[in-house]
Amino acid sequence: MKIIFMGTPDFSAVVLEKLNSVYKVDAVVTGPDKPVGRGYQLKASPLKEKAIELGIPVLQYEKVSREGIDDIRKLNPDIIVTAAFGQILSDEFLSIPKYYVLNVHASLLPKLRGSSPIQWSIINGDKKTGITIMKTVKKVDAGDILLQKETEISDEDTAETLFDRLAIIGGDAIIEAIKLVDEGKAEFTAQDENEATHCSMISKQDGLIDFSKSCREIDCFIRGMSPWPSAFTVLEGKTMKIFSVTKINDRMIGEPGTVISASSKEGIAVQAGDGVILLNEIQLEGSKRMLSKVFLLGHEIKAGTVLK
RNA sequence: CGCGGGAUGGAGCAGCUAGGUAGCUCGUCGGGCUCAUAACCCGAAGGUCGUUGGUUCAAAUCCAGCUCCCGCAA
Repeated sequence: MKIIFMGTPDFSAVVLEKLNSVYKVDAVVTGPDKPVGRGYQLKASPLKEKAIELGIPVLQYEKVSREGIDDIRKLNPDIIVTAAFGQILSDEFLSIPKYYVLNVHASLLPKLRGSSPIQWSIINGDKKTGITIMKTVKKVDAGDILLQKETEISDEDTAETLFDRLAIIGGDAIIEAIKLVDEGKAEFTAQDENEATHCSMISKQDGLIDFSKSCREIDCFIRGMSPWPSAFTVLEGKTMKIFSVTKINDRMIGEPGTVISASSKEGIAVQAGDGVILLNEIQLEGSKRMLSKVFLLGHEIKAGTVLK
């Protein structure tokens, strides 16, 4: 089995490591190093770093369907695996491997096609999600399904914990999938287009909290955005990230977003759409992440202050 | 050289603009009050003010370099 693996973020790096421990991966394809972080330091994708660590050759293309076709074809792959790759593949590219181009997608398709399925499954308050292995086709995440694995979403799950779990499940799933292909037992099922839902890519500015929503919705939103890009509000002109909240009662005392009370014994309590929530972990710009009651040891917030 | 904030007892902060006694909230330890307490009262310990050098009679404070942390942006 000659396998080529394509991806970019941490999720794909974890899947690669798992897969490589069973089926040797012959080459890894990822995007070019990009200037990121303070000072615009050129940085390799997490997948590239993992590939180097595992001693797997790395190929990098801005658009692999345009620049990489000849290179990939020369490698003569049996299967190409994509996992959070982020580039759209042409029909010509998709026809390269002997068997299939398989995608590892972090949702139970046809639900949550698109870019940030893990975050959205939590934000939507879903009870379960999972991994789907399907054919990679031109239409985003619409290919025929080979297999799926489910996992429950708990009320404590954040995008981070779910990411970790799904990456491992994704690794197991792709191993299983390749085994099926290897043994000639792969059977694909078409997706029900009527059931399909899409989710958009999440960016930093999407993290602004709407306090008029219910406590449950806000809680799901915050957990789904944690730790990246992270939910936030604005306190006296400064960005304040919020990492976790707890509902404390059903009372309606002020307008949504109003600080009901703030003491170093309890923490910061804020009015939401259907009750009051206590802010647990917060982080003001320029400062560290800490419990809101610890924050109050050195900062004063008056009751009645409105967040954004 | 992308923009900006920060580093002060165990924790979170003030003090720096106009150099000269180390401050606040909390925690810790001891004592008191109390049936009791995370509550209240009294007292104590604990800091080379990130690091290096410079200016000065004198630097947490002014100047320069370095290290680390963080927000934006990407």
